[in-house]
Amino acid sequence: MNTKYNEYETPGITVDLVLFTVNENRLKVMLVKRAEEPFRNDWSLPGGFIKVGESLDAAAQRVLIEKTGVSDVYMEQLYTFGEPKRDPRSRVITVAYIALIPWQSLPQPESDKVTDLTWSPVDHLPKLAFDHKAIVNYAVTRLRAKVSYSNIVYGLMPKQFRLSELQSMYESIINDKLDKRNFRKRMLATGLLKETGKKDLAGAHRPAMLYQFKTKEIIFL
Amino acid sequence: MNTKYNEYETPGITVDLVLFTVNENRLKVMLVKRAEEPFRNDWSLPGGFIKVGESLDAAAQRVLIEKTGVSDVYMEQLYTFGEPKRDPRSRVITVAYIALIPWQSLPQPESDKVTDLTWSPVDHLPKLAFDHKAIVNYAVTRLRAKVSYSNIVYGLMPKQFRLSELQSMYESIINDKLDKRNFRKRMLATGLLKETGKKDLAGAHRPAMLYQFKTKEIIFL
DNA sequence: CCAAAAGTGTTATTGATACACCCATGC
DNA sequence: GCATGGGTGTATCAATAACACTTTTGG
Repeated sequence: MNTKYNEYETPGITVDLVLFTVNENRLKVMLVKRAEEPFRNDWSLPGGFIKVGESLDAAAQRVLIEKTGVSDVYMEQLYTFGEPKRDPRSRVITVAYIALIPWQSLPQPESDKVTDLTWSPVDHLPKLAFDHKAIVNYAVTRLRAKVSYSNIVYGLMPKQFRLSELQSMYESIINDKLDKRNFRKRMLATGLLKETGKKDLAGAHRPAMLYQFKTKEIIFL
Repeated sequence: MNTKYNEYETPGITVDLVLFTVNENRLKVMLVKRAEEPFRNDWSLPGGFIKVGESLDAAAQRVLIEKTGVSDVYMEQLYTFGEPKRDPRSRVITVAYIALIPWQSLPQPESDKVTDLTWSPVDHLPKLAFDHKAIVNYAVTRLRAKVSYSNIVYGLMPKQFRLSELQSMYESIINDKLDKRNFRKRMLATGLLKETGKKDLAGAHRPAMLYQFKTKEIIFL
């Protein structure tokens, strides 16, 4: 208790990203295959050590761009994980972030030979390195909660969309069915949507009105 | 971009505590006077560096005990603050925690000559060291939000209490008045309270039934 | 004209709010 | 007997949930 030597340590600090998208009506997270020990060849969350003079948010932003080529997505700090043994080599504390990206915004969805990157449905995760499974589960819980009391789905939708697509987005995230009429009523009542005037002629049937969000802001309802 | 030297750094990691109590119908946070530079003689949040092999939660717990002598209070991680310049000396990242303690549980409320520790109303903070004012404000926002959708006040109440005391607790935190009949109806409807059968004879008037919480668990309503 | 998704209202239930008087006790 | 906080019920309003048919288009 009196010795000061080695009493404190300066752990490594990383940021890890739980990057969500929705595709094929399933909520998915991005995973990368580890090229090095420990957990070589296991899947893990994209992440990295923070750099000199770099804020945590900036580090998360950098990792995002490195792995996806995309910036300007919704991102928020999730939680900081710091169990002493979470990295078997040395003490590493990680600040986890949630990020949301519309599937349409991703460059080349799952292109030909890229096997060190995948999108896994959150309810069927493979074995993950470190404590990353716990991190993903915590993130999923937070996202599902937040969907129900905010307009956070904004981060997952393309610029313009049909109301049925918006409903499908909610359903994919919470993994449950919603009533169409009540859903539309509720969404339009928020006042956060506006009609674009355009109609989506892509479907083979009656064209749907396209909507967009009035604001990027995340609002608590 | 190719040089690896000094590209990464290993910042210091601290935990800081936003320790809340309610006293004289005001929500207050604990502050300690800094004995050393930087910000010598300014008020700051209680905190400290994490030790070798110590988890973040354990470090927060330790700081709590060091400063108050009390353990076993409600505590949760708040947010991690890591702006590069938040400590003028060197890079220090801090993991902030919220903790709640009933005023009655504190040893010697504001005893004679202790001038390096104080409880400040959250709406009248003195100048604080580092970014601690921002941390407190963030914590207050979170606490006020959480009070309205959970039974988190549990952490601030004594074992037994009158419903009027519980109401007063809510009012002190959110800084607003509540309707007595609706408040009682709502609280009893949660099913989280039970009568103790005892009556509080302390007041000079009609004695009140004493209640207690059925569970320590924090529940989302 | 058929298949498929778009679009649209009403009713019932539940939860939230507003509001005022009598009760039990100590002094 | 009076001052003080303890204790109680009802009516209104708002939000939510349940529920089924018609419309528009492409093929």
